[in-house]
Amino acid sequence: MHRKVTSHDVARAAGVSRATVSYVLNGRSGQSITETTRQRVLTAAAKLGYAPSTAARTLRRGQSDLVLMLLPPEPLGRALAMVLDGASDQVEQAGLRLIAHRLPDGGAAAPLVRSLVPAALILATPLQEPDLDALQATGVPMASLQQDHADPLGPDLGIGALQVQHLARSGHRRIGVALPAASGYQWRAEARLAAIEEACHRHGLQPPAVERINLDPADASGAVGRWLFADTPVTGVCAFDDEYAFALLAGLSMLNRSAPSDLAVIGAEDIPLARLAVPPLTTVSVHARRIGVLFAQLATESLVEPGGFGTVTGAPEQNLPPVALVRRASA
Amino acid sequence: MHRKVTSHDVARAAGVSRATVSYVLNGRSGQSITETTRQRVLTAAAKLGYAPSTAARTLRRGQSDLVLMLLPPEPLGRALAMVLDGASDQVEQAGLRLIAHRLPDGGAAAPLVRSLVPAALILATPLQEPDLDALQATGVPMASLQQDHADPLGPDLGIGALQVQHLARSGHRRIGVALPAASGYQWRAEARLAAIEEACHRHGLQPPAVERINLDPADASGAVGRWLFADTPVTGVCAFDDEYAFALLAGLSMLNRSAPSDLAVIGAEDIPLARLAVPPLTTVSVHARRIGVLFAQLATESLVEPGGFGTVTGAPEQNLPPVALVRRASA
DNA sequence: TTTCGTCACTTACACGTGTAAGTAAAGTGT
DNA sequence: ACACTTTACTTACACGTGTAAGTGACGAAA
Repeated sequence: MHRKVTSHDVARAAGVSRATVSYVLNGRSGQSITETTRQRVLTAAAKLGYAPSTAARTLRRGQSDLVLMLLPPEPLGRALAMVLDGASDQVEQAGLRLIAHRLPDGGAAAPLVRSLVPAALILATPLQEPDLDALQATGVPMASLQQDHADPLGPDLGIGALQVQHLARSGHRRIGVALPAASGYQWRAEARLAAIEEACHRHGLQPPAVERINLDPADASGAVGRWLFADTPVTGVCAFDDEYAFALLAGLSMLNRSAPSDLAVIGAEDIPLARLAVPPLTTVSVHARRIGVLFAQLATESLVEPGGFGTVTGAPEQNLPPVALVRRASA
Repeated sequence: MHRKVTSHDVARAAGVSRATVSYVLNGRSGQSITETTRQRVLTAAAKLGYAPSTAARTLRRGQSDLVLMLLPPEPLGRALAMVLDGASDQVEQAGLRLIAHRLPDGGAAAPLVRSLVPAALILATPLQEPDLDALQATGVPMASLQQDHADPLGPDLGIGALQVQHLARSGHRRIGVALPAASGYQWRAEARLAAIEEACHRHGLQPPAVERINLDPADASGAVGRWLFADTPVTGVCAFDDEYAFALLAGLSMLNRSAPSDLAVIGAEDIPLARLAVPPLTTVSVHARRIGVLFAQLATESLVEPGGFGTVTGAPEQNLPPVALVRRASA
């Protein structure tokens, strides 16, 4: 309908210059503006429904006020959705805006970043080395769910370690791992497996017996059979996911066995359904929202000026562990 | 590190003017460019890793190449995540980019849209009337998950109708509805309820018996008890969700009853776990990806020039119903 | 040879914003 | 009364792009 309303329109309506409008709306200190004209500008802007063009602002500043979160091509799980949620809140609180973009399958992230020039970057998906280097070269601050050096926030978030610890303390000496056979989750699956193998080694256990299955009772019962009748039988299993844990429970009941007596099963994620399983699922809960908040803090801390408008005031969530054991009945 | 590389840099490297670069890279017909200089520009751009600034391009064009999908403040369910997935693919295929933004709780969408000026808008969240009007005034084409006039794509997507139809055809005369007590899902819950009430009326059934529960076995068993011992006992129940269906199954087993003999239970969404339930869950599957594709088509059809680069070539998915009954054992 | 059109470009402007530098008037110190 | 600072603004430029309008060279028609 009506043309777009620019700061020029506001200036005309308020009877001042465009620069004055900009000074008022951006609250520049160091500039002196009378209270009366300030009010005139403010009311004019409100009446006209003025919203500054991000494009122009970004062009001028050389950097947008968007924080870009890159999602993996695979469908979003609940956990990742929650991460998005928490990050969104945190970013909002810092006066920025979070937008999410699902990276296409073989797609490179660098061109998008170079053209959007976001204020910060949250990587929730693994990238190839060259693409990652290209990203780093853009100078945009970023936090990555992929990094493996930061201790508590490795790609596995410490889930595998907690699963093994619980099983080991419960007396299990040989443990199994159920990973998805589907190709979409491979990088997370590999990260989990590495963490579990490392934890087994640390607890002085044999290497785990790995099975790759689909979310299917028959598939799962096959895996369960191989575990139970192995030379060194498996007595406790780490599932990739609560969903895969459900599959294992179904597989057990197909063989007329049940958890935890025949096979202890521990899941991951603590989905709402976990407490409704029979038996209720022991699992590792992931405070995905908190992780999202954390990563948003990490990504944006470098650009929020100390004491400025968007400074984080609440308690730093840094030290709270993002995962926790939830003891129920299945392990 | 290095400064941002602009079209000016490319021009200098290729030994031509900036305009030529623009003509080459945007493939303007009507301009004559020698093949040799064309190649020189192309290689220069590739070597420098040139990516045009969206900000500047948007400013110039008056409209960005982003399609904005607005998400509800409540946590994303799996279905919505899938919608995002499908929409993302479709938008990508049209040569645009999809970005998602979670709308803050009381937040207005209009300012964001006015400042981003996306090419199109996909509303996956309900908005207040004034905000909606403000959006419409921006002139950005949009598709809405909220609209209730488009027949197959009402806010309920036809789920409620399918649930009731199945129960009615199985001979159930009094049906119940299990809705979430949590406040986050209210608008979807109300839409479902309205659809179910309408369907009951159409099938000549009594109004349904509504129970609002949490994802808790005890809560669910209470509801089940009230249904079974009502003056006119309920024999079949529509659950809001497969998760709530799981809760009802758990509630039944707490009372030593089971589906479908004591109470038929039908879910919605067909989550992967649905087939792992005992008994396997009869449910209404939602082709969320397809819905996403559909909405992306709806939102972008007006701006893709016919025969142009991003024209949709595949079969129109318009007429495929987005939901389908999945017959298993629980109803 | 002159005129005219086509080719292959280049020059110049606009998009809307943030901010450094400039300016006229009013106030302050001696 | 004069110089000098402060106040309250305004003027002017840059950010990187797309594109209409302009330009010189070259070939063909008259």
